[in-house]
Amino acid sequence: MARSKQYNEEEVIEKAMGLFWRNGYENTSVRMLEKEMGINQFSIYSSFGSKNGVFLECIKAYKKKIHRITEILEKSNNGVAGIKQYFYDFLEFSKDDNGKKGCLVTNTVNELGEHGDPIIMTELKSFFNEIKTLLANSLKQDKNKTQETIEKQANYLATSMLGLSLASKILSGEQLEDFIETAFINL
Amino acid sequence: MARSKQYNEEEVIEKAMGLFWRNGYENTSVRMLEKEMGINQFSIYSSFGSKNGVFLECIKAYKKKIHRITEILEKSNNGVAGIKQYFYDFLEFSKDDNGKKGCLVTNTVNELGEHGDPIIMTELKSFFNEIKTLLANSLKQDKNKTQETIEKQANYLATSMLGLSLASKILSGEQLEDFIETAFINL
DNA sequence: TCTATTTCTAAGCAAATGCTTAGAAATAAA
DNA sequence: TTTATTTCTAAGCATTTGCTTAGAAATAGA
Repeated sequence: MARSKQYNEEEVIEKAMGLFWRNGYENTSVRMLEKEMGINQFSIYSSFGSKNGVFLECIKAYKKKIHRITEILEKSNNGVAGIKQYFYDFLEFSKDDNGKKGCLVTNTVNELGEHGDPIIMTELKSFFNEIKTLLANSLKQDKNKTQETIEKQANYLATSMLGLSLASKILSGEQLEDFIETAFINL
Repeated sequence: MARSKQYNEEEVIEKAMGLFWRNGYENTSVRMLEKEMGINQFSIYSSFGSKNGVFLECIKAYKKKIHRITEILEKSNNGVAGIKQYFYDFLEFSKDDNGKKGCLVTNTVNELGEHGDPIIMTELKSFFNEIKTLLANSLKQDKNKTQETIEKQANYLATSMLGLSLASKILSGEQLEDFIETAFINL
């Protein structure tokens, strides 16, 4: 028995996510969020509690968004080739209109480090581990690899993804291709 | 014919560098710089002009500081082995008392991206290119490599360094070793 | 010792930050 | 239509931000 919200929470979070993705956490103010999300501060706080709350929802939305490409990796059954495809898929995924956004999770880990809100940091680290597990599962498809090799190569690939994410913000497409092609020579 | 400064500019920049390194640019306030550098805001502004000015000096100081390990790579004549040593040297270099600082330049590129002060961004990119050139020069010591291979592998190694820098902030020593050992199988 | 010049302390500035709130506007149910 | 309840607008809160400044303290040269 009352007025209903004039905005869709999922939609405004999608917009907020873009802003955080481009600018980082600290460089995104609540005033900027207001404009981008198209709603008043009151609505932001009543729906999400705090700037941190908005960000947490953005991380969740990001996970859903990137599921489009992690899903492909998850379903692939051609081992290392599937992982390589994931690296290329990520590059396409991280491209903005002006390019160069990297990965929201990686960006945030780098920005906030250990100083960030514990709940957010936990969410970020769990994402990283999910990806690493995904990489390990694809590696396991090669029955010649020992468990030890899989663990080592998963650490290698996970770290390489961090590098790719950061590099995607500053290097050319050609340079990024050099990286991927060389990175997969010996797996 | 006047009073002389009660602080050494090099010394206070060294302290400021540590703060920026740990916290990032935006998460370091002038008040925090005051405390860490042990001098008043007036002194900060009269010596360095602005927060940006302090940071620029910190980048320069960082370049000098890291010269300790880039010098080793520069003087090495055992090709890829020297580069691998550089990767390990970097890990030791980036370790704080509590570990996990990464690379000041990489951290800043990631944080500020294209939004950062142009002078600073230029300085950061020039550093990245210097490292890449250094890597390429070491690769050239292997006379079997073509110019094309060298360019590809330099891009590969430079991107791997970005990954290592970021990973050093969140992964264990063992995992980082996995990365390095696997990364150099490809060369 | 005197004085011109600099450095220092500490208070203060406007603007921006995250967040709150009073009251107007809207609307589902009675 | 009335009313209870919610959402909305817009002003305002204390705090922090980068930076400035007035005046006290120090000191090198006369």
